[in-house]
Formats: sequence, C-alpha cells, structure tokens
Amino acid sequence: MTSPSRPQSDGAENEPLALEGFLPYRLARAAEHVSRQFAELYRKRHGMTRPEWRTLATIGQFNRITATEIGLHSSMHKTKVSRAIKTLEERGWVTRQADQADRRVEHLELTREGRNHYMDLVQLARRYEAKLIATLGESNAEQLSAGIAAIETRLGA
Amino acid sequence: MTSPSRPQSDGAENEPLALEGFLPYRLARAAEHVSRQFAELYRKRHGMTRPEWRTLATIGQFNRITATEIGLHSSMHKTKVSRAIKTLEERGWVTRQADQADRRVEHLELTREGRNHYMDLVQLARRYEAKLIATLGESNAEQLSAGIAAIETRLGA
DNA sequence: AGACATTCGTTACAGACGCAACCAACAGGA
DNA sequence: TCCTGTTGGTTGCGTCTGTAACGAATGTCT
Repeated sequence: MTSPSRPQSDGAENEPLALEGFLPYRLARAAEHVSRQFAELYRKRHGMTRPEWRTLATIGQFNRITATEIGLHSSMHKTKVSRAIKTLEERGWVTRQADQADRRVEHLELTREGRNHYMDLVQLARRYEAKLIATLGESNAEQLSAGIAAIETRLGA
Repeated sequence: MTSPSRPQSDGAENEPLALEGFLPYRLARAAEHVSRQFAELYRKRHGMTRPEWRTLATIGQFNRITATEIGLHSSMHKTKVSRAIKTLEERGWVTRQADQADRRVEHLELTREGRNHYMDLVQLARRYEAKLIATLGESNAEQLSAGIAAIETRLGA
C-alpha cells in the first residue's frame, strides 16, 4: 500500500477535484432536489412560489407579524418578502394593518381564505416531510438533521 | 399524560408548522449559506459565478468533455452550461473542438490559463471544504455526508 | 431515398432575483 | 425646533434563470 513516489499525506494537491464528492456541491444538489420536489406540490395545489410559501407559512405560524420579521424568520431578502406579500394580498390571502404607534410598520394577518390555504399547506408539508424521512430512513434523516444543526449553530457567527 | 380530548397520535394536525424545524427549509438554508460563503471566495479571487465554477471544475475533472455531459455531471440546466461556456471561452480559459464524427458536438478543454485557474480553484475548494468540516466537527460533517448520501441514493429514482 | 423523430447546443422571451436608491416615519441630540 | 442618522418597506434597474422554440445534424424506419 505504500507509495514511495508520492507521500500519502500529500492530500492529492495536484489532482483534479471530484465535484460529486465535494461537500458544498453535494449539499447544494441535495437541497435543490428536495426543494424542487416539495415546491412542485404546493405549486400545483396552491399556485404558490417559494417566497410565497415561506411568507404564508411564517404569517400562519405567528398569526400577526411584520414584513421585516418575516424576512428574519424565513431567511429571505426584504424585496422578496415585499413582493410575496403583495401577491398574497392581491390574492386575498393576507391583510395589512397599520401600526398606530409606528406608521412605518404594517402588521400582516391571514384572511379566512388565507388561513384555509395555510392549514392545507401545513398538512402538505407534514406529509412531505414524513414521506421524505421515511424514504431516507429514520437513521439517515436524523444524521442529516444533526449535520444541518451543526451548520445552523455556525450561522450566527 | 393522557389527553382524552385529543389523541397523542394526532400529530398536531391543526397546529401551526414551525418553519425553523421543517427539514426541507433547514436543508435549503444550510445549503444556501455554505454555497454563498464558498461562492464569495471564488468570486473575489477569479471573478467567477456559480455556473462558471461548476463548469470549469467539470472540464478540469475530465480534461475533455461536451456541454451535455457537463450538465449531467454538474446538475445544471443546459442553458446555464451554454452561457457559462460562452463566458469562459471569451475569457480565454476554455477552447472548443469540433467532433469529426458528429458535427453537433463540441469537445471542451481548458487552455493553459484556464488550467492555472482551475488548479488554484481546486486548492481553494479543498481548503474551504477542510475548513468547513473542521468548523462543523468531523463527527457532524460525517453525519451530514451520510444524510446527503441517502438523498443522493434516492436521486436516481 | 425519403419521412419522421431525436439530440446537441444556442437564443428569444418573460419572470424572478438582489443591489442600490428611495420615501416616509421615527429617534436622539444640540 | 432643527439636524442627522436609522429603520420599514417599496421600486427601478441590470442580471440571471428556465421554458420554449429553434436550426443543424444525426438516427431510424420503411
């Protein structure tokens, strides 16, 4: 197994990189696959885009929330949030309420119709997640979750 | 612990979904963070975009390859690949060679300058990956890798 | 040969994206 | 009060993206 002409500790510095084994690439690919698959579900059923789904999910989770807070909680740029809110409002799923103390702020809530969609969407999400975990296997899913958790921990820093 | 009014197996069907605990969201967020962080490195150093990095990495890995094969290997849409090749060619990092047998096909190779950038890029990638793994901790990184592997296994299906 | 389907790669187009600039509103100090 | 800086949210603009359509070349079947 020894290879005198090239030390094993070399790290193969002059050899090509295997993209398929490169962790950032693998992570991106896996995430995109899952995202696409799930997005296809709510797109077909509710005609929503990814920013819209995240926005609706966040408002539904907190009942009453501002645009800035949505961005923070769902990791979206404020322009994405702004545009998602606009279309959700035009669709009659979300209402804006001016803040009396600070007139820059608008509080967002779901309409009855918006809440109906939200509740259906939550079921859809739970079913997809359960199916995903079942497909991967409980053990693999837990490893994945632990790995992501490590990244999340470093996200603040 | 019993709760007669709502069975425990209910799965909290009528309760809001915590976005921050939803696996597809967590995966997407983690991947985007890592991608952004790494992209910042090769953007600053080589002025490359993500599709360009993947394209260069794939050509470098195989020495001689066609556009379609690049798309397959790097999980990119053919229009992305086509545009990335175009800019890399304009930059003088990639050359095209017509296939004699099938004139639809073009074989791509790196120029000397392209290979220089590629080799530097590979070092950059290896360093980033090593730093990432060190940051997460070997154990967490291995769990992440195993979780991703489970998704990759299901990617063919 | 001829007709039809498929493949390789490019491009026109419409939609989505983020950056930067912006307006309106607040906050704080002089 | 005035001046300056900050914050919430929107919008203009250039860029990137995927869909669909395309031209050219090849393969296949009759």
